[in-house]
Amino acid sequence: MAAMTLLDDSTPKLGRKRDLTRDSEILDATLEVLAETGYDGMTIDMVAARAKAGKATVYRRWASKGELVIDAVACMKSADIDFDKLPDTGTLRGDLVAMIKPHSIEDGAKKLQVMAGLMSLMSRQPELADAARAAIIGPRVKVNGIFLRRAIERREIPADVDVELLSQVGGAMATHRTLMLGLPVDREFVLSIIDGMILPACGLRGGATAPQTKATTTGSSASR
Amino acid sequence: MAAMTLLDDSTPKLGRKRDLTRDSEILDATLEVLAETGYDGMTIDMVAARAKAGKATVYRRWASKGELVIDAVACMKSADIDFDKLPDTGTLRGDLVAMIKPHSIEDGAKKLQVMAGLMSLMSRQPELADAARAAIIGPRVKVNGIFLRRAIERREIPADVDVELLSQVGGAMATHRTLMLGLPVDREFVLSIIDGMILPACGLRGGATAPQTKATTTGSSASR
DNA sequence: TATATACGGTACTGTCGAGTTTCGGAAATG
DNA sequence: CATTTCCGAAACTCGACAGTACCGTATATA
Repeated sequence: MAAMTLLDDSTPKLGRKRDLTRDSEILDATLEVLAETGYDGMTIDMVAARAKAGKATVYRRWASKGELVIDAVACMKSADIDFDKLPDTGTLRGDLVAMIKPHSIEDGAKKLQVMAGLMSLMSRQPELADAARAAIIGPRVKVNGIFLRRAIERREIPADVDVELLSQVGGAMATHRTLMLGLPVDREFVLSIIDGMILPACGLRGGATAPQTKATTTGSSASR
Repeated sequence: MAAMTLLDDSTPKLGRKRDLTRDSEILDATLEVLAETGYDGMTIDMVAARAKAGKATVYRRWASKGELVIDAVACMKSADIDFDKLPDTGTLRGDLVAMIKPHSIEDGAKKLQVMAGLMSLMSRQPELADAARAAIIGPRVKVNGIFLRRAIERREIPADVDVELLSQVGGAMATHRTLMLGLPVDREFVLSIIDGMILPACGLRGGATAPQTKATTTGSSASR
């Protein structure tokens, strides 16, 4: 569960106090190094250097490399989606398109890099896998589920669509493109997912309800 | 590029000959250990022990751990799809369903585990990423593309469907389910992809052409 | 049979990184 | 001012692993 910054009640007085601002700086540095080198490539010295901190300062706050990483991953979820201000445009396509923001795309790319660096470890550390899921893919799936259920309620799409599946396909395709194909996820790609997969699968095709974008730009499959 | 089992023309005679059958045994052992422990967790001693070989025997054939792994990944593609005997049932759904075989599912699961173990390295080693793509995801995408184009030719589905995208969605969802959600990919799941995503996205819904399976069994998304 | 190479196994070397300790100095308390 | 705890930095211990060398044995050529 990672105790993090609980104050010890033993001798809570006397002496210099911990600079709590260093905690988040170290966690951010951890995520950066993690995205760049992966879990095994990451050393505590790298993290400390990136955060301009001493190694002892890191170990004073986290007992081991593993706990530091779990905390860092768990603290990723913050700067993402505001569930109180979700778009509500009246159409499924409108809602989905409204979620495409440069910041989201950029943020998602970095999170996927972190994910890639943890992938092999996640198979053997369920709590790490849980933290990564909760921080990275969970919120996205939740939002898409909300949009789809809304569209069903207003009878824009049939009630028998597989909401569970369709909520995940966007994230799955983006992950696939980034990690497997090594290609960037840009606005055009996300639009092609919406217009070439999600809306058609809901029975919405081209024309008025879902103005089709012309190019698919899935990225040529390179005959290789 | 990995020279593999080229015979050195320097002194090709004299002395005991190499047992060429050990090559594939070592490569198989490499893949097993790779799937179980990931690249960094894997040691040459583990591979040698698994293959009942000496460490020197491994290093006599591959110059380094990295080259061994690249060769092992490149040799994965063999036991998969026979492009000369693809099903041709007359319907898109028939073709897709005919590709679901217990062996394929099991084989795919292992390949994805190998992929997971290499993920962080693939970001920094393009040739490894290429080998993995060619061996694991390439063939699947190719097959789906063939089925979709066939269905277009026989006018079962509209010509403007995004073949590129739809060819990838099956693999992307399976990867997502295995690596991100940690859930098994079984026959039911693959059917739900076909009937809940691919066919609807092609404009084929329920009834005669695509008998809908009742349960979606996407695996509850755990409210977490 | 003599020579040369492959084999499995084991011992060795060298490097690298996790985690610990130490040090001079800075901030907080009394 | 004395004490305590923090800080960054650097030195240190220790175990693990890549890669090499060597052993006794097996198998090939001449």
